[in-house]
Amino acid sequence: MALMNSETNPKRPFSDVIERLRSVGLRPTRQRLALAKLLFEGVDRHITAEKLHIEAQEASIRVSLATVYNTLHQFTDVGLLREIAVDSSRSYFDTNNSDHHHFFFEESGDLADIEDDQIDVARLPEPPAGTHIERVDVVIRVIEDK
Amino acid sequence: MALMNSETNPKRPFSDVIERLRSVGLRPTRQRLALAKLLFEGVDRHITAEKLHIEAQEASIRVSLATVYNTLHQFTDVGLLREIAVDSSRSYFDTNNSDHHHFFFEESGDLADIEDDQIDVARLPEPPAGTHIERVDVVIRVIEDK
DNA sequence: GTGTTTGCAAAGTGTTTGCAATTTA
DNA sequence: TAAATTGCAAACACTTTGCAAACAC
Repeated sequence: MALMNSETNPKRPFSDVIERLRSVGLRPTRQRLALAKLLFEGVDRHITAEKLHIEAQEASIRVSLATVYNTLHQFTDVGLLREIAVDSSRSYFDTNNSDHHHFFFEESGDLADIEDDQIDVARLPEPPAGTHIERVDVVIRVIEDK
Repeated sequence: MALMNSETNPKRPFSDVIERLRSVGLRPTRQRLALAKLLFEGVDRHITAEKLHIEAQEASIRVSLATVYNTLHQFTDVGLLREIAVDSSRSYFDTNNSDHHHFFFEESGDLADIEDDQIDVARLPEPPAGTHIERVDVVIRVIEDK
């Protein structure tokens, strides 16, 4: 069965995903394992709950949309994912949680990473009294040439 | 009547608001005038449709929520407002459409301006082929010290 | 066995839309 | 009076929730 094939990506065998979930205090259930495999195997990605749900169904993984939402939030809470705000109508989740920024394609709604060393954000202002900086997000909004 | 008092802010008398709307091709209706006054008189602000609707009601301005949404989008289309994406569950509109960035207070959902000269965003990466940069948004997310 | 997780359907929230009535030019 | 605008209620898209059944340890 597809679910038991842990050798697709030799860098992250099945047992690693189990360990990864365990280490953040999440039980490695069938649904969480399958979603983690979709999310973390292969290249970094930017995805919405709806899209991940469709991908799961295409991969014959039975999981409800509610569980996809719950799982995305749980993964975000424990730092496996990062939520990105670019579009007020949808939540995007990013499997790359290193320091980086984004191109946002207004027309398609797609995102692309900008590695941290490709941009300089310098001379940050002091955060308002009583607060501290949690994160700095740079979004470069691009549109297609006409 | 409150609506006819154009002298609250001497810098933008009533007739200016009318002209401002006309010049962007929007008929100066009662609703648009009243919302424009709430939005553009006084200091720059960051507001959601829901909040503006409540403000309007508090000011005894009869306007439906649908019209508030329509008006905010029309004002955005003609460049009187800018939409800011910081929270995937709500749309924020900014009456300051000069070049600037934002602090976002995660807990309260409030926004504060960061003037353009208070931050350096340098060495922007090339936009992907076939696209051009429409805007660069920097959001500094802050949380309260514990 | 005990506590956790899941799926479902229902409810919730923010937003948009269709259309008749009203207003503007 | 012709065209634009409004308000209402219904529809919508996305997301969360309550709770019984299924599962993990």
